[in-house]
Amino acid sequence: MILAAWNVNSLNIRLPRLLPWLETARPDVVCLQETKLEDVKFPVQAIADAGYSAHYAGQKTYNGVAILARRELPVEDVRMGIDGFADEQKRVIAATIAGIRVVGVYVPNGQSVDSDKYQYKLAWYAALAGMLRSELARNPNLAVAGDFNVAPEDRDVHDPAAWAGQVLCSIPERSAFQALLALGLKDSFRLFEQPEKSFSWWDYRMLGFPKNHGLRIDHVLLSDALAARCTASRIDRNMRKGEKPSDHAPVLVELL
DNA sequence: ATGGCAATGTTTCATTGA
Repeated sequence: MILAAWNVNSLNIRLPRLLPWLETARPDVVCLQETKLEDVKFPVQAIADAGYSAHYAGQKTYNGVAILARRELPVEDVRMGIDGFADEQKRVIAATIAGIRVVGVYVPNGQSVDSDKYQYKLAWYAALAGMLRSELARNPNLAVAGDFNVAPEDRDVHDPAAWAGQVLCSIPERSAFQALLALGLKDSFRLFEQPEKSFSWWDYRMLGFPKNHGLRIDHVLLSDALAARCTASRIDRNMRKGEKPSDHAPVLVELL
């Protein structure tokens, strides 16, 4: 089974990239972030025609998450948001698919370390940790996939000196990310040997992609039970090429 | 030293993203 996560930066604009990718990558489950669509505008039919069911929680302009699953897979216990954490922003969707609890997340960006949005990001991370603790207690087969807006280590940053202390790389954010791992989750990417300078996001500006000036901020975290079943974890950086790419590449894991 | 792109709605600029 292949599980993927992709920040599409507008599902509307990215549908012509998503549909062919579903055909070639053939993921079984896909968590999408930044759909930027109200639910009434979700392209249910196009995705059904591609062979996938869709569950989604969206809003106009910002945020928005979805879980796609191959049509033959049962999708159960779909839930949106974080229990007990009031939030207008659509950033979390969870579903149980073929016995795996999948949580799709779009973590707040934080804007800059002196911003109110940064404080919201840290509070949000704490709430997510609370949710994942109880999810893990309920189902040991847990995968958390999406845009975490944190580069966990310096090797996940093209220029660690320039980014030191900046949003996405600051110590409190990295600690918040580590707190998720401390619940009993693994960063699937680091279960395997990987190419140097592997990133999942590149700025549209300043020739970010051609110069490989990127960050690895999109992740698939796996519980120990799932990590034991994981045979590969990779970033599909080819999707950052071509016509109208998202600024994020999809991340994928293969599970036995 | 700085900005440089893309998407959206508030649309011919402002805001956000990362």
